[in-house]
Amino acid sequence: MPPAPKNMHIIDIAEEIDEETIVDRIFEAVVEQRLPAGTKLSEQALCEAFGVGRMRIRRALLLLASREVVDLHPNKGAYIASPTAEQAREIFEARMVLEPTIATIAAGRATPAEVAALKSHLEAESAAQISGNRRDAIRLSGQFHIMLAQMAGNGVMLRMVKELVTRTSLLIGIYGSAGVTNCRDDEHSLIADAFAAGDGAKAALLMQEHLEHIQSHLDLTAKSGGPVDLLQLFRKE
Amino acid sequence: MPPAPKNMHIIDIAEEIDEETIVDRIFEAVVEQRLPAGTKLSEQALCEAFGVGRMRIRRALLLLASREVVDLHPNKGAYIASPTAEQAREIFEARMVLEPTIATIAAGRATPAEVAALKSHLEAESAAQISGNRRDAIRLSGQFHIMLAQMAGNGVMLRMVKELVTRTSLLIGIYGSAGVTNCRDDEHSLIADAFAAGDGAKAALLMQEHLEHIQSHLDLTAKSGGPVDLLQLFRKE
DNA sequence: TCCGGCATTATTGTTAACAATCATGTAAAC
DNA sequence: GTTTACATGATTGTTAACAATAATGCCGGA
Repeated sequence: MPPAPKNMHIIDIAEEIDEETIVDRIFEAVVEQRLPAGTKLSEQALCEAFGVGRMRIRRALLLLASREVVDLHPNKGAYIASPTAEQAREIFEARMVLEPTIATIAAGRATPAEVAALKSHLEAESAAQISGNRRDAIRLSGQFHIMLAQMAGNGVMLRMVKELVTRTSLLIGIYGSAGVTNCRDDEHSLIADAFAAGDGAKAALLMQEHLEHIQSHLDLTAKSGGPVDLLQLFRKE
Repeated sequence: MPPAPKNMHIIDIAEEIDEETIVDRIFEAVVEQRLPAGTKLSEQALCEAFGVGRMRIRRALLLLASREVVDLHPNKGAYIASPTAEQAREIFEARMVLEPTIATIAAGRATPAEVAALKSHLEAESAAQISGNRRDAIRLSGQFHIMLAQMAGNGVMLRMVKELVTRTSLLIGIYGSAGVTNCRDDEHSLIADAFAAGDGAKAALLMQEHLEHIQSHLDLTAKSGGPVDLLQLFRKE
């Protein structure tokens, strides 16, 4: 084989990039709100961004669409999804069904190493929030929920939570108040305390309240579409 | 436009078939246990079965893999998934988190028309079971859970339940006792009664017990792979 | 008779060219 | 001056040919 691979692009070091990786990267970008709702994802742009062929990108977009993180408009392209108010309700309802129980399960299984990992995560989360590093703060905040799901030891529910957390980030971007990035991390701290104490019932209750707080900070009467509703905006009446 | 479309094949009446349709059809076939775990899904076979191009099939298989209903072995092909015992545990854990709450939500929202629909569904389910129509019985049995999720009015959780019900069918095929098709429909009747009475708490409790019963009828120590584990079977010891 | 290497075949994976659709800008007509 | 029609460009969707990998059967040799 020739010593130099075909793509000497900026990012990719040596290997061909997996489409799962592309999906994860876009999930991450959505969580960090670097890809706001309604953003067009042109195939060409993604091709050069990831240094892969069009087919790989196409498959990644299909996977993202199956998770409802992107909308696929036929012959028009792929856009970051803009969940409606009704979908917001469904997402939070699902989270409130899953995550309190997940917290309980995780609290009953956690090893000391995992408790320590969660604590150190909270420190990082707090540090990012204090230093005003919005991107890190928002990513770590979402990752808290994902860590709990990981510790619950259930791959099925972990996948669900990843999807719900990502879509929640879209919701905050659309319906969230301007100043508030998202939930304050002190609630995460309380949950982690109950978690460390092995108090599953308390962790569940706190998680429930936490999710209610996040939802209550959304104004679901606000704008729905990502890239401005021109039709509705410039109406006669 | 010309009066006769290009494909005058057996099944498709007039339209080009959607890949979502293909996914649904395969889901259905898995639920009915017409596609047992480990079955190879060759692209060519699926192409002529559905009368579509290879790309469409490929996309459908990718979607099925993202739902963990098929396994995609690189350069080897697509196979109906063979969930492990650990995955079985995760699937039932997830179902027991979701479905009791779903039953409660549905009981609080059900319209008289929906109650009637559920009753008539139960009759069909019972009829199929009495007449020994195994394929219908098994499909209607799974559909009962899906109907409840539909009535709960939450698209996110509906999608989750569809996936879990389908994978449960795989589990029953792998680990289930020979004679028992799956759960008896009388438990469904009890749930529907509580549902019709608007007793959400009771419906949740019955659903929980129902799922425990299904799980208890599995022998998770039994064979795991679908198409026989030749390597393990013909061991020296 | 049994085993290993080789060739053939079949199936999957990728690439590239082609077709179709949509968006945009220009010009002509009223 | 406004609007409609058309042409151009860009982007998506599809098809088909090609490459690569794995499976299978065959043959030669011990």
